[in-house]
Amino acid sequence: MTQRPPLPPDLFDELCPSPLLPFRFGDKWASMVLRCLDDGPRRYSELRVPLSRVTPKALTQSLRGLERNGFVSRTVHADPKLRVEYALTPLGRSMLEPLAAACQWAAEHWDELLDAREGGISSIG
Amino acid sequence: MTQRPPLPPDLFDELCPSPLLPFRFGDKWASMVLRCLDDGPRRYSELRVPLSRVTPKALTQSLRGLERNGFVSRTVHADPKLRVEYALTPLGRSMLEPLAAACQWAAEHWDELLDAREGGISSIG
DNA sequence: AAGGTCGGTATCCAGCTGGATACCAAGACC
DNA sequence: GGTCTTGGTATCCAGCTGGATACCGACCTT
Repeated sequence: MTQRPPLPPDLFDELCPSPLLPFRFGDKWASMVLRCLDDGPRRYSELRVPLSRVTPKALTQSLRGLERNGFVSRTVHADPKLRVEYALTPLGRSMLEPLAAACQWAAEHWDELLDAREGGISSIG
Repeated sequence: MTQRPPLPPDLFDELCPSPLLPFRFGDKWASMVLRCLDDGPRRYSELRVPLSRVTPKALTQSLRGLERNGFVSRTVHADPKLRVEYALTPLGRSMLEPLAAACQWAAEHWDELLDAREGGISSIG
């Protein structure tokens, strides 16, 4: 049932524009978390893999924030053993559309973005 | 030639979702600044009117950031007297589309957003 | 000469963000 | 009994954000 491909080993390795976008959704890592949940629920330890540079505290904070705002649900299964799953809510899923639009815009204007901020990589300022 | 309507007296008076959005573009005030520049160039003192709750320092910071990232241009006219105009660049203008998409999404899901964050109005967490 | 407008700067400071490090209890495994 | 995994929490701290307040020179009007 968990035949889904595992998450990539490190999201930062790919050309992942989200940390460089002039946009921001939620806190620093929220958009990357959403991206990880795109194809189904994931466990905390699964999320830690692609987000290895995010400390557990920061990841927990981000997930709590997303939960508080209704984008993500957190369910605890005690079936055979403890298992905590995070999943997108319908609201969270609907949010992916404008987020994708923003990412596409960024991809289209990537060169201009890099030119403008002459060398200085700063995500939000 | 300056027959454009003046900016509204206070952007915070309208139902302006941007400070409540779970998104953020640039720094705290950037998206509201962009909105003010939508229909043409504006002077610093013009911008101060609708953004009266933004201190001059913060407004300058926001404009400098937008300029640094290529979204806004700053031109000094010394014609008859000193005049500084801020205008959207093509890049900045193109950015309005995904921003508008995000705002429309927020408008459509406004109730859910308010329900989720049970009472707590926090723009980004 | 006095005051207003324009376009900001200077200084200070509280509070939040986010990183590092360490630690923890419950259950599974050896 | 010891260790591993899971899903976190506790504590500390540096640095950034953004707000308040005051001030500034150049120019224009009266």
